[in-house]
Amino acid sequence: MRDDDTTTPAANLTMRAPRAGREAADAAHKPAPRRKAAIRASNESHLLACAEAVFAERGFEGASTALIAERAGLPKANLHYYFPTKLALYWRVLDDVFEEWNAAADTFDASDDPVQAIGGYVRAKMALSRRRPLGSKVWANEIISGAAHMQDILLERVKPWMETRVTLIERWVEEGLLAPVDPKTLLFMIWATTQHYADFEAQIRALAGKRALSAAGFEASTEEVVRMILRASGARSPQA
Amino acid sequence: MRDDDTTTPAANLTMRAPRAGREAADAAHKPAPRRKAAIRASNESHLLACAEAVFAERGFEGASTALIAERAGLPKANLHYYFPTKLALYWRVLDDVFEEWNAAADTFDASDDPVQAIGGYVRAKMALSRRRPLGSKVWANEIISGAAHMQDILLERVKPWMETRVTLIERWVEEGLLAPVDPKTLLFMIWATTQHYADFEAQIRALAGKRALSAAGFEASTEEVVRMILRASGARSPQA
DNA sequence: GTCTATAAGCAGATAGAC
DNA sequence: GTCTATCTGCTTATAGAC
Repeated sequence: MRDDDTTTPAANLTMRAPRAGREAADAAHKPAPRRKAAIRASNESHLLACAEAVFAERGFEGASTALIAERAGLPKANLHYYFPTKLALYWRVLDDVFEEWNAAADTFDASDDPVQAIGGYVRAKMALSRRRPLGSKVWANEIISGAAHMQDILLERVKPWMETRVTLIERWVEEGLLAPVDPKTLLFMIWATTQHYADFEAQIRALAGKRALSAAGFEASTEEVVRMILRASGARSPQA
Repeated sequence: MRDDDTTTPAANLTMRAPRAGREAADAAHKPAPRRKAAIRASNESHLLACAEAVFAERGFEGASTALIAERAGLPKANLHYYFPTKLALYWRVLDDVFEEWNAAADTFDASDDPVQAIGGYVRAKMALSRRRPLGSKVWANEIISGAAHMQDILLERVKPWMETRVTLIERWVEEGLLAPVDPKTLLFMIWATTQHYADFEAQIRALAGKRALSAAGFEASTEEVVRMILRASGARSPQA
């Protein structure tokens, strides 16, 4: 998923011949360890990308391993060779999505200036909604369904992150750099608004037209969201 | 769903005797038309309520008519007697949810004062998220999945509503009653933030605790969301 | 209007040849 | 590492007795 995504694994099927001639006879069945690892990595990441799309479209229960395998151009049995159960595959997708969320979350601490920190975080979240809307949809689906498979991530990783950011926002409020906002409400508004551009893509397309989701339209929306969030939080830069 | 919701249909099973004695013999199989209509209304609304919960939890593809019927305490065949297909049942649920959205949307026009109009609309949407989170989740699931079953509602009903509201917001901007906001971005932010309290209930519960979703906690969040949206839009009341 | 039984097909997962 | 065939159980929907 991270280093590969849209290429089909068809290439693998015609590239099994090893580099060394003496292994050519049984090469199709016993690829060198190096190549085996490469095939595994390629198929796994491709299956993960296809799974992300299917889970986004149909949710965990609605997704079928047959459809995921079909989109990946592989027999269903191969999917079960790489991922023993549908749930294991789903977990990998969720974990992958979380890692990117985590990277975007770092931008919150990029500055001591709330205008820079909050503005930068909103831009990072909007960029993520643009670049990987399917991942956001899988996350949303999981939460809507009750988040049964994400309690660990929420409690052990997201909650601690949120609590330190709550403290930071409270300090900014005390320093007069923010309006007296409730920190959690502010964070929820940021998440809700930025993820709306990924999760509700279909609604935005129907209501605002394709242009709104073009590169230029999205960039304009991003800056407008940044302005509105900054006004909502009453952020101002500290005096140098 | 509208006039009935949480009562089980068990009452029906023991109340089939008609009021008139002369019909007592075959009453169980041939209830009077009046009673038949009442039974139909009761079972339909109860099935709709259970369907809303299951579609919210598992999406359209993931939901099964067997589970919906089981929750309603009815044999699966009865569900198909009232709703010929799973899709027909789903449409009824979506339409029902839309009708309540529509009612909340009216509050936007309750005043010519943007502070009152926007604040009232946000409060109405928050109240809807609180009162009927499952409906909001079904809507969200449908949009995330591509909104294939909601193009009509979106294009013929939501879009026209939005366009008149965009005009209204633009007028307020011209009159200096709002900051120079992009109207659609403002509406998306309102929808995203208020619906977040329904759709992402499980995440809020995990991150902010049960107290945040108590009656008092929700009321406090509502007023904080109203304040933040009003600041984001730069709304001020017209001079009398 | 209710409900048992069943049809016809799809689900997740596995066996075992290659 | 690949893939066909298959097991078991669940899916939507219907038939037909009551």
